[in-house]
Amino acid sequence: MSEVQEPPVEAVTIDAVLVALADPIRLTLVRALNDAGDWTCGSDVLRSTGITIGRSTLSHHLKVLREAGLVRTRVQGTRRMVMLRHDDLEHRFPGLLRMLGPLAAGGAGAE
Amino acid sequence: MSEVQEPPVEAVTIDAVLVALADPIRLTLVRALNDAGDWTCGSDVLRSTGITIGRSTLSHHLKVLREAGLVRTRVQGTRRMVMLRHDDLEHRFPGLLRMLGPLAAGGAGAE
DNA sequence: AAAACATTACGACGCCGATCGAACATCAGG
DNA sequence: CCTGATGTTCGATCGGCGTCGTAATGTTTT
Repeated sequence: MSEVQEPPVEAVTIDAVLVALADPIRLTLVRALNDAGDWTCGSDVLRSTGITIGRSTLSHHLKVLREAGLVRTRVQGTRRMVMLRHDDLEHRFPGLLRMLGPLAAGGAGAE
Repeated sequence: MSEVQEPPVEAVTIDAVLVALADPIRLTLVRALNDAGDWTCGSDVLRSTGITIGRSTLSHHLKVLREAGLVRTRVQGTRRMVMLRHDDLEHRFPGLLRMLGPLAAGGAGAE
C-alpha cells in the first residue's frame, strides 16, 4: 500500500490532537519520539519506553497518532520509519511539544 | 463538605489536563470559559454553547475539569461560580489556552 | 518464485467512562 | 420551619476504545 497518508498541516485540529494525546501509551510514544528522534516500530528506542504491548496494538496507536497529524510514517525497505512532525506541530500549536515534557519526567510536564 | 478543593498549581500535570480536554463537551466548556469569562452552572452563557446535557452530567464534567486543575469552583449563595484558572494554566503550560481557540471556531484552533 | 521478516488490517472481547434519573444536601426567603 | 431552587452524589446502563490473536499485505533475499 505504498505511502500511508497523514493529513496536511492545515487539516490538523487541536481537538484530534488532544484526543490522541489523552491515552497514556500514545503520550509516551510522542514523548519518546520528541526525546530520542525517529525510530522504527521494532526499534530499541521504543522498548526503552517500558511499553510492553502487542504489535497490533502498537500499530493501532500509531495509526491514531498518524491520523491526528502527530506523526508521519515512511516506508524504508522492509521497515517503516516513524517520525514526529516537529515543524508542523510547532507551526500550528507553538509550545505544545515542549509542554509534554521529556519521557523521563513521566508526565510532570513543564517544571 | 463546604469548599470543593482543586489541586495546587504545582500538582497540575499535563497528563491529566490532556485527558480532561479530550472530551468534546469538556473542551467546549473550557472554550466557553476562556471566551466569555466565569459563569454559574445554570447560566445563559453555558446554554449558549449549545450543550444540552443533564445536570448530573454537567456536574461530572466540571468535577473532572476541577480535579485536573483547569477550573475552580466557589460557592456563592445558592449558586456556584465556575472560573477558569487562567493564570495558573498560563504559568504552567504557556500557550495552551490560546491553542484551544475560541468557542466559535468549533475546534479549528490556531489559525 | 518462494520463503522469511516487519507491519498492518480484521474481528472479538472486556473495561472504563459518559450519560441519565432519582435521592440528598445546601441556601434564600417568607 | 417549611418551601423552592440549585448542584452534587449514587447506582445503573450503555457505547466506544484499548487490547489481543490471527490473517493478509508488502518487501527483501535467496
